[in-house]
Amino acid sequence: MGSQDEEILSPPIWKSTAMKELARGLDSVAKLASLLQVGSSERGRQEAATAGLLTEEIMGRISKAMAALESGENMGVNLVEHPSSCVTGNKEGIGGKSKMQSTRKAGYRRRGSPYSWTRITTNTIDDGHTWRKYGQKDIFSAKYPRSYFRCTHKFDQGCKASKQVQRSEDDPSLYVITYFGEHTCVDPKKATITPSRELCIISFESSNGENIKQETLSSFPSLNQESEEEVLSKLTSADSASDYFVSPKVDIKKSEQEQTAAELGQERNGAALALYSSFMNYGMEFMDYEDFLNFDHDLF
DNA sequence: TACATTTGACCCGA
DNA sequence: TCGGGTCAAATGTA
Repeated sequence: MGSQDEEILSPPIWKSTAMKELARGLDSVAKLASLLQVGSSERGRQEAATAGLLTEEIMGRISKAMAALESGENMGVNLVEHPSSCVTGNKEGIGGKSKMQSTRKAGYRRRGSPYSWTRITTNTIDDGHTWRKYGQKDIFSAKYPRSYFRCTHKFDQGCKASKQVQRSEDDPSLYVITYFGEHTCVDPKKATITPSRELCIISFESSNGENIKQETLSSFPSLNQESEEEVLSKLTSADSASDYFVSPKVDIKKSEQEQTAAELGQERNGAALALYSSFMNYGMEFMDYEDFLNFDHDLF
């Protein structure tokens, strides 16, 4: 009740200012990332990959800073447990009411500010999880609608992970994907797939071609990815997915016809960067890139 | 038949 | 009051 409480509850001005600046920074880095994805020469591609890694890291850190500011938490990976969050995952008897009415009130609570992070891609690459779309909204002052996804296992396993996908206004070929929460689910379909295997798939697809890609398709629960991409392709209906496998920071041509050994090495490096990027995106910032290379040495 | 998507309504926080 | 996030019936698809 006292002024102290109010001070705690109402965000100070500096916080909103900081948030604005961070948001601008994030936007600028996103634009920079899109520019860096164009690399024609080998050298250019390698430099773009390195620069992309940096932009990805910057974006990740800005996102974390924003999340920390928002939640008042420290910079660690803290999944904020909202008192009511469990209620949404425990809907009162599905189909137990005729129309949406007041009973919904008890089971609904807007998400506050859980730990979140953003990734920007040119298409919606499979992130290894299965998602179900539960909504789409036209956002005020935004050119493109925002799609809402939750983990397929929200109800059967209580997984709280969700994500929002929105097409970038500046560059419609880019998707801004914001992840919320952490996957606590275990997908039986991919229970045997280890992270290194996922990464392997990325690496192989980028450097070789069809065969490996098929392996990818057989390994992943592709049906959800396909549907998700279809959904996203319909967001504005115009753009078609690129013919490239594009990691958040590295643009790698899928069918490179002539590859020298050096080129192959660079491609692997690019794939390693993409892989590392994935680790970053999943909140595994504890690992440096060098450590990561050592860790996954046999892959590259 | 089971599961995913669409879409309009509902609800909450700012 | 408004904008954004979520719900859930209707609909689509395999």
